[in-house]
Amino acid sequence: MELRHLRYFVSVAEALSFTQAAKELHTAQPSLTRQIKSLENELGVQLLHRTKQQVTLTDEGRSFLADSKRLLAIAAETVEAVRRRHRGEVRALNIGYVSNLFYDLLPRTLASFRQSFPSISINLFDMSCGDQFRALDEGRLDLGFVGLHEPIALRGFEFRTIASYKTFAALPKNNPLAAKTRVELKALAPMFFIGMSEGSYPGYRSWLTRTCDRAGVTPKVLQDVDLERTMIQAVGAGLGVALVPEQVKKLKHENVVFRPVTPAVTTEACVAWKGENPSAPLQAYVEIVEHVGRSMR
Amino acid sequence: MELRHLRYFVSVAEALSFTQAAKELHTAQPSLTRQIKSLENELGVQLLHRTKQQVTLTDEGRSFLADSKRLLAIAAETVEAVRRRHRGEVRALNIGYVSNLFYDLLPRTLASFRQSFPSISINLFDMSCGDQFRALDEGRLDLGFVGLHEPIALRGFEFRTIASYKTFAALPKNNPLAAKTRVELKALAPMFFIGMSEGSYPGYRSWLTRTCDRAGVTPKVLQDVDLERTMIQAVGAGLGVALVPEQVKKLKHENVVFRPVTPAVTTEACVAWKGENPSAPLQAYVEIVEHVGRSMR
DNA sequence: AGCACGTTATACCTTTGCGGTATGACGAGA
DNA sequence: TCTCGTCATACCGCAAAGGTATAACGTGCT
Repeated sequence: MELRHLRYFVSVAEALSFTQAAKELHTAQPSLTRQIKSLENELGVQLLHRTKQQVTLTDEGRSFLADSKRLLAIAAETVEAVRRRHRGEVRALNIGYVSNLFYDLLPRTLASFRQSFPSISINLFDMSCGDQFRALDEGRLDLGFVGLHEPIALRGFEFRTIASYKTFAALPKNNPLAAKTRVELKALAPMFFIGMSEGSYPGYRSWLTRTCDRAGVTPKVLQDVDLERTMIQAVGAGLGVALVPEQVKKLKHENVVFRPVTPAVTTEACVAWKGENPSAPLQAYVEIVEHVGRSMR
Repeated sequence: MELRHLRYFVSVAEALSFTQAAKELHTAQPSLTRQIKSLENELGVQLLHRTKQQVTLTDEGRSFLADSKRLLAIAAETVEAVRRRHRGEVRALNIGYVSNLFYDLLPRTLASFRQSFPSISINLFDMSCGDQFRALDEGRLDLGFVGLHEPIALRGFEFRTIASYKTFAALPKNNPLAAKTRVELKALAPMFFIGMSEGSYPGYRSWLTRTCDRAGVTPKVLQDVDLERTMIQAVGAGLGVALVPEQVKKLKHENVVFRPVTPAVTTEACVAWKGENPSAPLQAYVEIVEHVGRSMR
């Protein structure tokens, strides 16, 4: 089956006439007859009822018509998209973010950007860091709020540090350390840690190791999870402790408390984009993000 | 551009080798070279970087690859769907409903159906009556909860009456009639009515006219709206009054009161499906709906 | 450096199959 | 019954896809 078959079928099905459709397509009627017949043959399904006098859609034909039109529309959109991308045109910025980490910073940047570029819309996608990396690579995202910069550099993306957050320890309420107002990193040494999986949050593990190393602690990671909320739930269930940036405090859980750690650890958060061909709006947006990030400290 | 081009491109892009891809596709390498070149030509975009030794994707190529795979997947799904439909196989029932009208009846039917047909899943689609008619016609829905039976019969669908609801008048709070516990239809004669548009709720207008006729009233329809909620908001804004089935009472609004009308009017609600080729599960589900509808009175 | 082996590109031939023309078969309406 | 319009069939020409042979070029091994 080729797109040509679909184009022909749509024409015939909408005109309900081979002759009519042939005129519209600037082709000859017998050709249409043959192509549609071969399409039906390949599908093993009759799409049209033909009498000598008129053509009507079968039940299957009607649903296939709808699907075909959709498919052709997507095909056209795909072609247009790759051409636009080639021309470097940007009429929308696709931006990925981790809702639980950037809920505070993101909204402030949007209004500011809209003022400068009112004609360019921003599409937001809530996805994990790992998904964002893949989407950036495939061109489905123009910019990602992806946290730690180590995995970014590793993949050859451009990036900029936009903010740094205090790091907190998430502890089960019944943990002895929860009684204190601050937690010494060293004191966490005997505990088990909950980590984020490499698939969804690349670099978390190595960041955790490095952070603990500075306090001379080697973290024992009990379990990896995919979502921030799952992490907090795991902590709440008493499975272990976790080190998280302060935004995660928003994810309240009855059995989890958050305590600042000593020595204080700050986590840097970055935005990342593809190096090649950075568009002016993207560049401007990054500036805005950086500026807003600074003004929040 | 044909699907063939996309199939070839995907193979080459994933193998990152023309020779390799040619083997997988059981074709000759020069043919691939030519086809891909003609694709790039038509798009006006270079998709691959070729050196004598290796092939790599360009930036545009990467995003086009993702789009192509998606497109091919949709094409395959389209073909499979029409074949399944031809064989009369049903592995899922697609059911449309108007959330504001059938929130009470629908959930009860689902559990019962699941018991009888555990292997058949039900996909629910919240859509207006008008959209449901179109979807039924195109085969995107198997069954629709579409209310009034007059527009159904008009379109040649099969249908069954499943319930009848009392009709209420929706009035602005400051309307003098709102003070009474019941409203005479005749008393509504001087007021303006809010109606549902033909596009989203076919038949509402003629139902309204017929209903009022019986009380010797000719409704003056001020405005048509698309959604139940919009209707209530319009009433709340003092634009007019409306006749609605009792479920709509759930859509509370601070400035709107609902009063039963005299003489009492009942509205019949129907499900509709396409006559041809009714599947056993569909038939069974309709029975269930009818049964549940009866037991609710 | 030179050779073997791999890659993609080019040239040329074969063959498929798409489109075009002519015409047949058939039904509707005058 | 005749005309007109419709879709189907038969046949032809040709564009274009596929196949074979080989060139052009890089890489890596000796």
